[in-house]
Amino acid sequence: MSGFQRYKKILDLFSEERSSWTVLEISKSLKTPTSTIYRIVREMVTAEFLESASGSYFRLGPAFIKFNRIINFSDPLVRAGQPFLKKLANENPITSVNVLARLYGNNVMCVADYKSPSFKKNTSYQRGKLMPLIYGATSRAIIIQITGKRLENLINLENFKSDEDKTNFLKELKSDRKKGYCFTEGQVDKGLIGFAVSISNKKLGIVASLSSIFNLDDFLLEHEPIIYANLTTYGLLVEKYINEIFDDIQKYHHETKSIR
Amino acid sequence: MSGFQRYKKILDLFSEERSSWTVLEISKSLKTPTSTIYRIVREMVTAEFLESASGSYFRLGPAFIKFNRIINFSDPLVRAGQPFLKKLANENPITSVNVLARLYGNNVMCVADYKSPSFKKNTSYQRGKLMPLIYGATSRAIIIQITGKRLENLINLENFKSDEDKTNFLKELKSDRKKGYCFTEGQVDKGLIGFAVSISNKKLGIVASLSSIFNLDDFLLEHEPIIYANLTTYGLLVEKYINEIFDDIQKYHHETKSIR
DNA sequence: AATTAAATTATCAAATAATGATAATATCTT
DNA sequence: AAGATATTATCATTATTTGATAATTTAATT
Repeated sequence: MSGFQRYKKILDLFSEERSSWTVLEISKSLKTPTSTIYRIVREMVTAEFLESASGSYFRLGPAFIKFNRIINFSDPLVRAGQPFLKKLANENPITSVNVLARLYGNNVMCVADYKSPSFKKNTSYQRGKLMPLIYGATSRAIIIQITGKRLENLINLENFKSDEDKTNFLKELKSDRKKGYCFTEGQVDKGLIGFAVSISNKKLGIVASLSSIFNLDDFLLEHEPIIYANLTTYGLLVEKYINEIFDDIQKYHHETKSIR
Repeated sequence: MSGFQRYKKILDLFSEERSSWTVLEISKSLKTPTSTIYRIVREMVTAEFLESASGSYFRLGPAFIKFNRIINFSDPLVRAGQPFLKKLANENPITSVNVLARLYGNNVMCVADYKSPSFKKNTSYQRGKLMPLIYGATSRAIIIQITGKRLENLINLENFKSDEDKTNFLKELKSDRKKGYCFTEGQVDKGLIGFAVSISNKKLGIVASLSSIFNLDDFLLEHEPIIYANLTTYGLLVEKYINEIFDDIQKYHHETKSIR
């Protein structure tokens, strides 16, 4: 354990399911002496990346809230896409969850979401949530943008039930890439269906998707064209805004550079 | 520069105003050779705490979104308070911004906020935003909970305009502590007024506040009793829920411990 | 397509920091 | 107030970071 890994390994223990740990537990889990863990934890508490809770437990610290906010106000994808999610929800013919997602390591992460107030079910689509790479339209519209060696590497990390499943997946990937949009049914949450389009910006290295998730029970075939029309329109709008934001950033950096 | 500081110093460069940096810029700013910064930045990119953007710029990475989400779903204060903010907004007699805030290092940080849809002005009260310690009711209701040496240290870090200002502040602090609630006018944003009550939980180490912010123009004296009644009621409710969540956590840890 | 500039990675000896076993305090519990 | 648990301090040993420089890759320009 060295470098940033040393800290990351501790942070990675914290999850929604298990959000507080004692030094002893961390020590056992990482097979590292308590004296070492105490030292590292203390450092991270000072930096507000951890904070001490009651009963000698520690939990994630407020630094994450702070930096998350900065991302919210500055990340081009979030900035460009966030404001459209509500509009998309309002224009969809039935109640929906609308999601901006992007590639995060070997997974897909939701970076913004808007649920219509009338949408009842709890869904897996919430900001910050990691989604499986090979299931759901949200992820599909992202992975169709990846090709060659990179795609191969990503796919090889996944556990398909069978070789047939894998070939099927690759086949669907190919056809969806041609179509330019994706549809899946019940792959992430039972009873839900998803529609998605790709969002990308080469210069900014953005590989993302915009998707709408509906209750299967609400869905009628006649809704389909409207759903696709909405997604395509807003997808293009988001890409346009990303470009504008990119230009702003360029300009800003140019200015601050010439001042010096 | 050693330990976690090494990484933190780089992260601390990133702000809402300046959200992307090149290695060269970081290197100059921290007076550290580029080769060293390249190595550290690479580590943090691997860990997804930074990510490379276009034009050899780097920005904050998605790890913050992920951990922020975990906090959202697990932090007792956020979990307990978040759901009440909307209710509080709906029950307030005039349009409002409602905020949960807590002590963060030597500042106050907003950890959850809900703005009535009809509230027009942009305010400083947004989740993740650091607030000044000595201005605004939101902060006041927090700092009145602090006493003795700790208070002295915090106060000494602040720049008061004059010694008179300082004595006044301390006097107000004392009287607000007695009253149990706070009111300020235009201290953070011009044209806005704030009301706040304290939220605390000793066992969990929570030192926080619940506040409602209004447009001065909307405000009539007859609103005051309702505003205070709402804040007090919801403040107590939040504290009650924090306690319940605390008990849940206790129980959970007890179970997982006995399983082992 | 070739050339040049800029960005990024690799190398390695010297300097510095982390480790972990143990001892010393501090804090909480009963 | 005693006992248990949590946390900090110490320090010789071991391991890692540093930063100047060279090598390589990538992007920009001609």
